[in-house]
Amino acid sequence: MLRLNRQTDYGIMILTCLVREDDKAMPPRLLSAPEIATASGLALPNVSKILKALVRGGILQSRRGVQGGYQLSRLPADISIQQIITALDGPISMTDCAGEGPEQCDVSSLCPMSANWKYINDKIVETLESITLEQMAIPGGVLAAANNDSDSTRNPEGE
Amino acid sequence: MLRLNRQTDYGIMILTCLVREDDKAMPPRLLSAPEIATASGLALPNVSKILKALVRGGILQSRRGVQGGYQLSRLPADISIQQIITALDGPISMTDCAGEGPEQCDVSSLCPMSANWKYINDKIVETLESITLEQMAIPGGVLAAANNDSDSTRNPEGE
DNA sequence: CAAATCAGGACCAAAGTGGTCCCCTTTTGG
DNA sequence: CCAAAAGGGGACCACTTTGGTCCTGATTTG
Ligand code: FES
Ligand code: FES
Repeated sequence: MLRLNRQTDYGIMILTCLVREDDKAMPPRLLSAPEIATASGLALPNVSKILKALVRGGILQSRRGVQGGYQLSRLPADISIQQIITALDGPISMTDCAGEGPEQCDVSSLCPMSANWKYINDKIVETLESITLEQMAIPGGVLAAANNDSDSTRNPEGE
Repeated sequence: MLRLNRQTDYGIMILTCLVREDDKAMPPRLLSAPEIATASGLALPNVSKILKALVRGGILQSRRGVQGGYQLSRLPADISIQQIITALDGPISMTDCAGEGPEQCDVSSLCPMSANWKYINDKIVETLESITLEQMAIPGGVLAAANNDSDSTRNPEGE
């Protein structure tokens, strides 16, 4: 179904929660994992696992110890959905032959699709790179952005 | 990794083989599953399973009995990658909340992402809808088409 | 030093995927 | 009319992946 895994779905949901909390408390403070679990309505162990992965991916900053917690490492407008997906689900790679390195599939000499797969993969990465966490946190935020640029979206008559 | 399953990968490879075979034999004839398995280098049982799914998805036509086999049900230019993926991997749906029907996730009232997910999902479907099997069967076929439309490739300096 | 809090990873149950095989129906042709 | 050639549908199982929990250790505060 070309579905991204549930951790990633949860992760984006958690991050939109953080954006809203940040908006509330103007001096941005650290939120602990239990606080975030409560705010998002998810179980603590799972939230904790996701938060750690987001730190490793550079999306969040953390501080240990008493009064420690998590906060966004950049502005929501500077975090793309693609970066979040990469942090929680690994790099986007539709097929073996679409990956970055020379890890082509075994029949790459016979079949002419490798370059095409890479192109398709790039297009999808571009799409996900163009969506920011800030937009994602607003209902219809992406659609609002698309209205300024609606010419490039649909081509009803085809190329 | 946002990877589509291997059956789908194989399926597209098989279809590109069929396109090339069709080009060779101008009176387009039916190819049997064993012939296709040989041409693609895959195991017969697996190829057979994939071919059946492609028939169900309307991509291929089949005829039973002696001298039976498979052929494309439309021109390669009229078959999109999206249709093939849907036939072999089900409808594209990045998250629960991105699906078509009212099958929203349980927290859809709390979280504002549903409309945004649907938008992102649509963008990806559009991308995959715009790639044809004909392009896919040519090395660099998609890139050649993109050259006529190169304004859409943004971020030249990126990556 | 004790409490709070994150870091890393082990662990297991559940679900999904990949691949093979079997039995049935349809079609051709002797 | 029957045998052989082909596809149709699905069962089946081994393997992998995912989802979720928990434990132990490191760091910070006071
Ligand atoms: S299937 Fe990998 S290069 Fe063609
Ligand atoms: S996570 Fe499903 S609507 Fe928000």
